[in-house]
Amino acid sequence: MKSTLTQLTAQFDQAIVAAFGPELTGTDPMLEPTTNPKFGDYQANLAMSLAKPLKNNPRAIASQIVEHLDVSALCEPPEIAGPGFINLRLRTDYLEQQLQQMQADPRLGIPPVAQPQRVIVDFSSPNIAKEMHVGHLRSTIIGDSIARVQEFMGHDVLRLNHVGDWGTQFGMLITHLQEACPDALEADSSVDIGDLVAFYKQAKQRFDTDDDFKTRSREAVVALQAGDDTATKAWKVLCTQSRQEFQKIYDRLGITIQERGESFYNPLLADVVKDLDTQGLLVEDQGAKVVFVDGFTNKAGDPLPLIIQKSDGGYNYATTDLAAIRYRTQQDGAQRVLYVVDAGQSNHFALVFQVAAKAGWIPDGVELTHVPFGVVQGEDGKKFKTRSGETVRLKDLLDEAVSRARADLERRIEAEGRQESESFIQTVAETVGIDAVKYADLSQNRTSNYIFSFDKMLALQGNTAPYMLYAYVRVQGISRKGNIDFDHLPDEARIHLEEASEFALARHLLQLDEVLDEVAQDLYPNRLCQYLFELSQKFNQFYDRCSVLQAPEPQRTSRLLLCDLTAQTLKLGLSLLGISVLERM
RNA sequence: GGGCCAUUAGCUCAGUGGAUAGAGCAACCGCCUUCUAAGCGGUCGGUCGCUGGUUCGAGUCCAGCAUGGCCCGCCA
Repeated sequence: MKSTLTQLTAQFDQAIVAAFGPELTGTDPMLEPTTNPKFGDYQANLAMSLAKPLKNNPRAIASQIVEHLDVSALCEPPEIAGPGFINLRLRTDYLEQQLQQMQADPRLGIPPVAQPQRVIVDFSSPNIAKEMHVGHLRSTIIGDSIARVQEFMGHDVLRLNHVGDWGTQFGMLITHLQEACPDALEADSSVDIGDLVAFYKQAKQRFDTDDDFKTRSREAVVALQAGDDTATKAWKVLCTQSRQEFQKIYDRLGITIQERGESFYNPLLADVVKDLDTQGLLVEDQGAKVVFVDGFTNKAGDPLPLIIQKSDGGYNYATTDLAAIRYRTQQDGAQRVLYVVDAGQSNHFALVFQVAAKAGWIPDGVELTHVPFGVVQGEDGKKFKTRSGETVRLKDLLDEAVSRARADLERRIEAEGRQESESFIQTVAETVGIDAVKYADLSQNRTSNYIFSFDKMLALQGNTAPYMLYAYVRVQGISRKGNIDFDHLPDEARIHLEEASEFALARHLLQLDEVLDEVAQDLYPNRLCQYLFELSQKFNQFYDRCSVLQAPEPQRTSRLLLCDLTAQTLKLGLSLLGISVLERM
């Protein structure tokens, strides 16, 4: 299915050339959805911008364009309005025919991209031996959604979990494990070392208070880096246990991701340093090997370096990130690498990308993008914490969302005098709770800080997951009541638009392709949320004004098609946000 | 001291250089013999932080200022 915007753009290009000559080939017609439905469906704003170069008034330019513009297959005759807007209204038969094509297509009329790219989405990235907490929420949810959109567009997506599985903190963890839990290191042991957070805290406390322990920990780091068997075994035990805990969260959130932690790049780090050195970029500064980059200064106003190798010879995360860039572009063949990491690391990525560019490690056409997001804050506007001031564990956060969703559901079941099974309540509460957490996060512009509120995300009204799930459930209610099988509607079924609310719904449905293009390019899932919320609103208005099952034929079938297309669009759109729907709630 | 981000209705937030700046929540008023009212309609609510500039046109771009958040050498 050819998108409406593509077709219109092509027609405008021809008209512009016909009116003003071939030197204007490829001029952007500045087509966009109208700001107000009374202006039609699309407006072209280019006449105003051509006024100066063409030395003519915008309305005259607009009328010259319109004279040469042939959009009669799609639109009513164009109208010129205001200072020189060209307003286009799609023809009813065109709308109907487009909707029909969408409804019959599992991809809803959106073809995969012609040239798929290898896209890496780097997201989530918790630390081994620490539990996933609220700080991992946004990267995990936003990253998953971005990956889903790229996948749907037809790109070849590699989802990478750059877990923190290396570094100096492993010294104390290994030492503590060896001493507190030696059984775990037996040959085929699968001893559960219990609460990893408590374990981490114990190790940290000993490290801070016991000098002998500190010394043994430093030795353990050296042993681990040297590939010592015992240290390696201990490290693996810690990684395995953490991985199992992470997986529980990912399973619950419906997220797939491939682990490729920092340790993966260890063998490649020396080469990074060597290459930078060979190229003359490496400078020794206060005992460390660093690269100075342009445009960054520290507190004292001195040039800010990127530390590649510490004075003790160890590597740090900048080195790992550089090695990852090389591996991802060379071995993985990535053309686009998206780092879904909090905005606090903007500086770091700017430095790393600049060094990679200087070193010639970013091939032509390869795009490295930091996709930043703001911090999660409590309703007081401060950093989101528990009442006792602890970091909120992701598991607890999800549990609370689900239990609140369950309480709401039980209240309503009681109030409505319904009888529902425990398994129904369980499933609905889990889905609504998880969906609400995801949607609340995704529906906001990711770059701003995010004020976390259970009450708001679980609200039954407004721009929330429950509101949208309910719109979907309403369609399913129609099919249940009317015994409708949406997969087997008669071939001769046709969409005929009559009521204003049908037109509004129809026009909105046809904008799906434009929204997805935009989200795939600009990586703002909140635009998709906005689209789906508006779709739900328009569906509810239609539902309110137009009866479906009681309508006479052929109106009844036409409306059934509209309902089905709405449900399919909601389901697809929500799935690209990582949100699952319910048949009943 | 420097850098990045933010500042839009009482609150939480959308807003792609275009026409009269929008939602949701809260408040108030209506609508269930009809496909789930978890819905729909309506009312109220604005110096788009401030001052300049660019532009035919600025919430949007630029500069300065104010306020807030985050970051700034060997943690990641």
